[in-house]
Amino acid sequence: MLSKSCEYALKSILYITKHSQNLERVGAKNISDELDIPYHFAAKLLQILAKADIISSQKGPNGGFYLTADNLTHSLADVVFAIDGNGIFVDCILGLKTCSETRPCPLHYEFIDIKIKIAKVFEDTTLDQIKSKLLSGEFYLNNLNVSCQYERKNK
Amino acid sequence: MLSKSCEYALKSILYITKHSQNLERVGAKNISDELDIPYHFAAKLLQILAKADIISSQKGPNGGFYLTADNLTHSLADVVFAIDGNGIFVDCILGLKTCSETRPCPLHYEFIDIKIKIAKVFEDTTLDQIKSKLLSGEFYLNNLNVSCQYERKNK
DNA sequence: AAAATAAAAGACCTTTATATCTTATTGTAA
DNA sequence: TTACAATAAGATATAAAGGTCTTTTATTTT
Repeated sequence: MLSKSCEYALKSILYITKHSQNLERVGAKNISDELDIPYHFAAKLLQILAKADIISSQKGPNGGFYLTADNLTHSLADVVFAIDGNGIFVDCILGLKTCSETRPCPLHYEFIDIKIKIAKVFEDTTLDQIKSKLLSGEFYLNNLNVSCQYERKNK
Repeated sequence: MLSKSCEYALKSILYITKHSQNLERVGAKNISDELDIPYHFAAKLLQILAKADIISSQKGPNGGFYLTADNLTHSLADVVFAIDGNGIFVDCILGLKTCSETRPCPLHYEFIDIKIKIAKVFEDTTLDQIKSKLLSGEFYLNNLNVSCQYERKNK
């Protein structure tokens, strides 16, 4: 559905959103540890999001990633678009380049609805909206029991 | 959304369905040419579908792939499952292994609906049902103008 | 019935894309 | 001026996609 990059980017930005009280900063290391994302992979994705002005960053001691009031107006669709492009919203389910209303594949009309619905979820969800949801404690961004698996942690 | 393998497998079986009049046989070469799928890739996928009893095959001269009355009762979900597994129907959009009703991710409830709808389309579409749709000539399985692109053809 | 042939089945290899890791640089705050 | 943390380029590993070749099986044809 989404690439691993995009899953990681969404989880990362949601984690930052959850910790975005009065411009608090979150380090890539912190995100990587908490969400079980390879450190340098997370760092690269956060760079892309920062360059696209979807999140803000600050170098140096006590630096990290954070969200301004403006950043909080972005939707999750902006994140998906920055990492994976618009393929998930528009591509033919059978991968046909020239599939369209005038030359539809046998599943074209069935999937128009589904793709619109997927786009709607991402577009209608702004970071600001999702913030309280995250602070309620009823929703989770990581797997249960990760510490019980004897996996090597990145430095 | 779907892997390339799965896209190819679906297009292939739909092509066979379209040509499944009185047990007519279609060769892998034919499928590969018509749908622009690498020959040996198509052959491999057709093998998997034949082993799973989703399609039928016949070796030797005038052999090829075809559909019995029983084969025609299969749904597209059977094809997706045989090639990609059930991930598209059940996996968490953020890739969380332990995402569930009791430990939902922030997008869990939004995507339950979407995943059910996707499953419904594939499960509700049997080959038998889609056959007349394909024979109507209003739906297409390949791209327009492929012959205009100067691409190398497989032998 | 035997030989020739057509087409699927299967093992294995190469290429390409995605994901992950290494190392170095730059900017900022204390 | 030192330590911290983002930025950046590039290398390596892993997985997906695509390709080559051989074997098996069944149907023709002689």
